[in-house]
Amino acid sequence: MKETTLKEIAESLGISITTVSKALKNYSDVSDKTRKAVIALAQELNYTPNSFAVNLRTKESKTIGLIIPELVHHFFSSVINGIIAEAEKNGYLVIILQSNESLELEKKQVALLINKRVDGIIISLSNESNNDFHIKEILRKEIPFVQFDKISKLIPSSKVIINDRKAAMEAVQHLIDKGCKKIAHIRGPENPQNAIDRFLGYKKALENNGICYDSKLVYNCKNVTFEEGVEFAKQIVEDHPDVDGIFVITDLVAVGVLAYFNEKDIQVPNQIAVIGFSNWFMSQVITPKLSTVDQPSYEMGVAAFTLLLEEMLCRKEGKVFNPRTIELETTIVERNSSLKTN
Amino acid sequence: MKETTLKEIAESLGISITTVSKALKNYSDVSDKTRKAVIALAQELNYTPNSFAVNLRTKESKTIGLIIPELVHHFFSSVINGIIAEAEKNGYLVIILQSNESLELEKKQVALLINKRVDGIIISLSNESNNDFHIKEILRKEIPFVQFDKISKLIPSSKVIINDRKAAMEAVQHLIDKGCKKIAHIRGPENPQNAIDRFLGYKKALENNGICYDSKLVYNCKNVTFEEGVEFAKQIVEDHPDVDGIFVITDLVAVGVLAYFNEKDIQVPNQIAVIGFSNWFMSQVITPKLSTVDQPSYEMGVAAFTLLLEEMLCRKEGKVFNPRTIELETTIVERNSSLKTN
DNA sequence: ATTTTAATCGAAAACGTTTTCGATTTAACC
DNA sequence: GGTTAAATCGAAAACGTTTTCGATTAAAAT
Repeated sequence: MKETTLKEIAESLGISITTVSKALKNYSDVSDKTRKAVIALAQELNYTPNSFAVNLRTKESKTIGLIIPELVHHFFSSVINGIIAEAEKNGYLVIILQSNESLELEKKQVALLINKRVDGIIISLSNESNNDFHIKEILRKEIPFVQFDKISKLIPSSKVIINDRKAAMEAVQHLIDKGCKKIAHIRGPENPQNAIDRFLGYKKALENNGICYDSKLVYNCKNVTFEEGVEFAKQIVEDHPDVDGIFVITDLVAVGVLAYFNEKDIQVPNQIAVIGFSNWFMSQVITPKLSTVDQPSYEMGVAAFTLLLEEMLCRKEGKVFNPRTIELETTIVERNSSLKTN
Repeated sequence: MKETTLKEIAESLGISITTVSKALKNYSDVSDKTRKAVIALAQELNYTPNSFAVNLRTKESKTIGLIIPELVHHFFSSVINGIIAEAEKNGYLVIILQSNESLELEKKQVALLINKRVDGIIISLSNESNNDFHIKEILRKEIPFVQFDKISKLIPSSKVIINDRKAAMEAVQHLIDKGCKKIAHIRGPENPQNAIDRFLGYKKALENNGICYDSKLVYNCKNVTFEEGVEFAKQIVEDHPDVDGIFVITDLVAVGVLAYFNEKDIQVPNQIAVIGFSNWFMSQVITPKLSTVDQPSYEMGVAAFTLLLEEMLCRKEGKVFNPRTIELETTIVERNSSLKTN
């Protein structure tokens, strides 16, 4: 199981290790004859450079780290897809870790990646996370770093985001356009920026249309689950029988809402219209089909790696890097759950 | 951005690099006094071993590779979840690659992982893949290797599987128990073992119940998509109006079937009962709720890493390794789509 | 014939760790 | 005091590559 090394090729050809190395890397100071001989023998012996040695010597591993709150999730797995595809295209491999929305785990994992000396880190923050020590450590060490989706504005790094506020505003405007007069909002947890922004978009849309904001119409998810959707749907119809539209933080929860309404024979969209967020695959196969906001998840992944690569190349040349933010466009997907006919 | 090295600690303390290294790794031949001094200084300087150097020296990277056909997929993302959780618990990181069901890509990715010198490889084969050269190369190099889910029986390696044949048989038996007399099967592509086994289970169940097998009742998916489910549902009711049950290769396709039946107001389960396979999250939120076969995906991930670790430890001691197969239990999940009331 | 230039090569250092093995010191024993 | 044993240390090799810089040779120019 011995792997071929430069040394073996060199000895076999009666030349030095240096020359072999240079021949294989197209240095100009090696003659055509020896270059060809080296390449031929290398091929014959199935030589591949020992990446451990290359890493040590070049101080880079062509590997990046990715930390996400949750893996089994249509949105995140799509982003991952974009990241690893773009990374592979550029000769990078991706190590994936899952924080499970735990700040403690996230900290450990950042430490893990730093110790592994990955060339860069992409992260979508867990809910409780912020500009904490572990993140500061990444910046201090000047490890190329980009945030996506669940970001903190306090952290000076490249970011890939959507305009959650604007998208939410459009979603609620869509409900209003379809005739909703009293719109509830099932929002996400306190902390994450996107939950805050979507909530602000909801408020702004109401304001734009002269509808009074009523904090009683806003329900807070803790864990953003299907079950919470069911539970809040129940509460909403009990607390406010005249609510005729709901804007939900994300499709998973919205599907819970629809499930409850289906069970109780509450008519969607005519009695209550529903719009979600994220455009999960699931949204188009349930009954009624769920209106939602489409987030270009794969493209977010591609953009995230692109920004990371920018920083990696820049740092390599020893230049200072100026973080950049890419904001991707969202679109309202109109489906049955919001198309009132009365 | 200079990282602390053993050398710096050694010089700072006026001792040798050797002793510093030993002190940090609890060798017995270093006095308590120097050990404490070393540890204290290491902590102060925030020393972490350079993993590139460690890799080179120890010839292992504590990193494994994982190749799957598709990432954005409830089943696979759950397995990944299990793998990276178990790996992390044992001090390993996971590089994930996606073959997109392309044999060519799969070959490239295996080569990538071999070149990266990962400590082991876990794979779920793409459809066209088999005991090809790239797989033989893994075995030849004695790189620890386990297959899961989409395996090839021809490849002598550890495996994590379910008994697809038995599970399919039980699923079809379930339909028969609920009163189905004429059962169609939407199967997967020709090649993959699990598509074959599920088909065989279907046949066996018919045989067990004295029902004649009719090859016209079997429909072949090419890409295993939602759209194929819609299409085959249409074909089935057109070709065989008296079919009263369908066993579908996987939930995604079954959901397509249900979508078509919903649209055409064909009563599920009373006119046609449907059972899927995999127990996607989606299956419990659609209407009607989809009966299915539950595959313990997370546990498959854990088992896959466990087997890989077994082989890694065994190889490290230079012993011969005997591959092991873990077969996990499946369970029939009875939901509305198969509970006939007539 | 001498000098300059270009072409081709290789010695050696460096990356940072781990581990073997021998050296030195100290303590223990008779 | 002499021998043995135990405790503590460090020199050095090794892992396999990359890159700098100087050496050598051959060709070209004077």
